[in-house]
Amino acid sequence: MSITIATSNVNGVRAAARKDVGAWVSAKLPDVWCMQEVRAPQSAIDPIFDDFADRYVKQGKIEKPEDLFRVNDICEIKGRAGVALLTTLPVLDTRIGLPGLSEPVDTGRWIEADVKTPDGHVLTVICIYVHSGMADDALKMKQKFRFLDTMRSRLEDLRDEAAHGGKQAVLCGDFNIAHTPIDIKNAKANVTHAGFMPSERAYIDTWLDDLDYVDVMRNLAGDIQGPYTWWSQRGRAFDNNVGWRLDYQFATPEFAETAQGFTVDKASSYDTRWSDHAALEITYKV
Amino acid sequence: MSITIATSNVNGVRAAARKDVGAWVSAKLPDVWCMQEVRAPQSAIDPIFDDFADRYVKQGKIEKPEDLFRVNDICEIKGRAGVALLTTLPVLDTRIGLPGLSEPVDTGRWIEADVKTPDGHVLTVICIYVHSGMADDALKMKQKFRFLDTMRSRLEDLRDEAAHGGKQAVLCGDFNIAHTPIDIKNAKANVTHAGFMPSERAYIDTWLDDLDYVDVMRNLAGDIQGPYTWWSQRGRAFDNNVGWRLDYQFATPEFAETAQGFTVDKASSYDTRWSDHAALEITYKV
DNA sequence: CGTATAATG
DNA sequence: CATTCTACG
Repeated sequence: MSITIATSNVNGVRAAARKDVGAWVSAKLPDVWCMQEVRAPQSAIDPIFDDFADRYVKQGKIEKPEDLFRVNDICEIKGRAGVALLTTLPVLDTRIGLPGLSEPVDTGRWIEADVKTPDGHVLTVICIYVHSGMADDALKMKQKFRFLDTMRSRLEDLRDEAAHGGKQAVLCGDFNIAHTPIDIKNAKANVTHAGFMPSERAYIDTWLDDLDYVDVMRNLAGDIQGPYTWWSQRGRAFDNNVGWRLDYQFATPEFAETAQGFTVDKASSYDTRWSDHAALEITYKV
Repeated sequence: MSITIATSNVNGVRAAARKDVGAWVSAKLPDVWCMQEVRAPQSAIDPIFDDFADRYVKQGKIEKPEDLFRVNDICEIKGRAGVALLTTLPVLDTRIGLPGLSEPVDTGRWIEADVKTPDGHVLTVICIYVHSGMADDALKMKQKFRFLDTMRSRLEDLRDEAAHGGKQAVLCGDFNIAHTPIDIKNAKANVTHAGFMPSERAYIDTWLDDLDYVDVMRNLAGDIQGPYTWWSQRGRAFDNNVGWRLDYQFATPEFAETAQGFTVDKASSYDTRWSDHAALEITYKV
């Protein structure tokens, strides 16, 4: 059996809905879908997710709308951030928020769900939206680094649990950091820009080198340039593929081993581009 | 000879341009056009007015774009108010601002232009945008009444000059007051709403009764219900003709005498509705 | 450049 | 309910 886990920054789920993200849903029907930048109140989210569930039913993926489990975390600052996790898998537990942070600016950025995979194992899926940061805004960079620092201890705990025969984990989301020069079109020009500063890139190094997480897509693709998952809306960045890889799935080693293949959905986003990010879908054998 | 003077609240000249106000311009080519709620900086206004001038040339109304005289008054509060006056007639003088008021909230609401009519007389055309007001906002109502109070002395001066054989005057604009029950669909329900409160309506009474201005359109149309010049964007107000008459041309008696006919352009605004107000065009024999 | 909110009308 | 502005990304 295999499952597909998708992660996508939707850049406003209402705007995405207007741009027919529904067609993408009907085509992909991911078993787990982690969504970032929902940027909507619950009253706007509910009918949109209802539509998504209807599509799962219509395509025969589930029997009834309630079989699509939904959980979302709304940012306390209206119109900002916001994450959601939708899954057709049985959900054993959910946890909202990054432990250790509770300020408004840190809300709407972290959901954990323990799901049961077809082979009977429990997998912790985490939907993450890291602060974007701005190089010339000290407060924003401080918030980003504090978030990344706080993440560290949670990732350690998850790693420890996985290493000792417990739940495996997969971290899905928009981390707002391009890891290495192959993860960004114009590395040299961007070393001083938020998202590619050495101090930020070092966090991903530690996740991989110290905590043994695997950058699943990179492992599958090898050391090629790209693929990117985000293109600025300014100028012709998308058309010229002037992109960044900001969206990842980092998995504990045992789960990472089961990865079969991936899609970075630039093609589908070409047809009806419903976000400035492309979705990253990875299929796992479970 | 006759000239047509048009007044229209464009509700954002950029939005109006997107909705093809240009087609209306090409069809109407008013000799004088008073515009309210331009709501744009000069850099945005210029290319749009360039396009208008090109249309006057293309239709053979003028020889070269510069023959369309333009003057505009931008509100000091960005994106608010803003009035403009365009004319193919020779302009002898322009005066910006309502004398006696200079606070930011009172800017972008008053332009006077002395134009030479084909018969050789000088006519003062004033483009006016009165504060909208809000019944439950004391400050906004105070600003509206202060503006109306200040208008009074300027209107007196103009009246005196016209009465003593000097320049005639015509006041064109959005006065944000419906005068009498025939100027509003639902009079009873609106006596407590800004725009139809007795205290506001009394100002128009004094202009007509004490200062001898003529409500030119009403004089031509007689005591019929309507026509209205503004419909709320909420609900089906426009389709159900639940409107208000807020846009007027008030003229000194001698000039008012020359009025030949009028159009309240609800029909044209039906085709491609480019504002929540309809244009009021009046033809004068001069 | 595009998605949001907030103020205004 | 549409048009702006500002904040954010």
